[in-house]
Amino acid sequence: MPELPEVETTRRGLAPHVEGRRITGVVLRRPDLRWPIPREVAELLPGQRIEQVRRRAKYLLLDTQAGSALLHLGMSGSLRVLPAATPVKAHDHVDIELDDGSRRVLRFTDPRRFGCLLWQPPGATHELLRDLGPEPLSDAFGGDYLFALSRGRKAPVKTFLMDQKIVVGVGNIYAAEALFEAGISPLRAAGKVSRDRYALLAAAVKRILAYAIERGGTTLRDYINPDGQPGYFELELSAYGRGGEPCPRCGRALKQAAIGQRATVWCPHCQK
DNA sequence: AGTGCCACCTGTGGGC
DNA sequence: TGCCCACAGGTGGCAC
Repeated sequence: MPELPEVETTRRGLAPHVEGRRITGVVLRRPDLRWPIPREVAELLPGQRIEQVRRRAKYLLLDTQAGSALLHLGMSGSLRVLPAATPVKAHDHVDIELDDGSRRVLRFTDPRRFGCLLWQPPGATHELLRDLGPEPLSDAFGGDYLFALSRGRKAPVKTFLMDQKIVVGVGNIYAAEALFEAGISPLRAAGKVSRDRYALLAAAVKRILAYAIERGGTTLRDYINPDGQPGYFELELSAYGRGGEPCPRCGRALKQAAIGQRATVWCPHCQK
């Protein structure tokens, strides 16, 4: 899936095509995503105008006066704006039809169905958004913040960094990249990383996420942005997916192992 | 409270 | 060519 840069790239690609448009209909072909799509989506969205497309963590929100559609792309989800006549393919679960004079639809596709489409009433905050940590690119996130929250934690720093209650948006790819850049072993207990090194890690997270957004996200297998274009960050990944290859810094073999059930790549020589 | 592990589901790529 | 297995960008929920 999409980590934060891919979701943000999706948001940016979508916004100009859907903001200000009125929804003329909602087609639910396969409502059994991670959770059932609630009835409000089909009952309240038609007739509404999409005022704004927002992102919080890896969630997207389509705001209307009646409430907000809350989307998560899971591991394999994508959103695209297409001509209404575009043939429907397998795993095209939802169409949100737009009246913009050119008959287009916002189509939600998700082969694995780990994603979701939920509903947030006006003024409410959905339960799933309630306990999320700060946005990594905001001033609320930084080295001192990580240092403070990590004291006493025995879990590996990589697991800690990927915990959305600590900070949102950092998934398996960017956690590996940020730890590589900061020179921190992903296996190190979160509570044993110094304040100075957390400053390096936070800076690496910010730099890498911002750069990945700028480059249109990372493409692995099937990620595409709403315009149907792949991201371009993959060729620039230093660690993720490069187990056994030479470390870009020291040339020794990168190691690969599972940490918290997720494949992790790092350089045992450069990352301590 | 923190941690580790499983589950959800489909597609793909590698090894045989 | 075909079969089988391992693995994939996430994260809620559970047992300890």
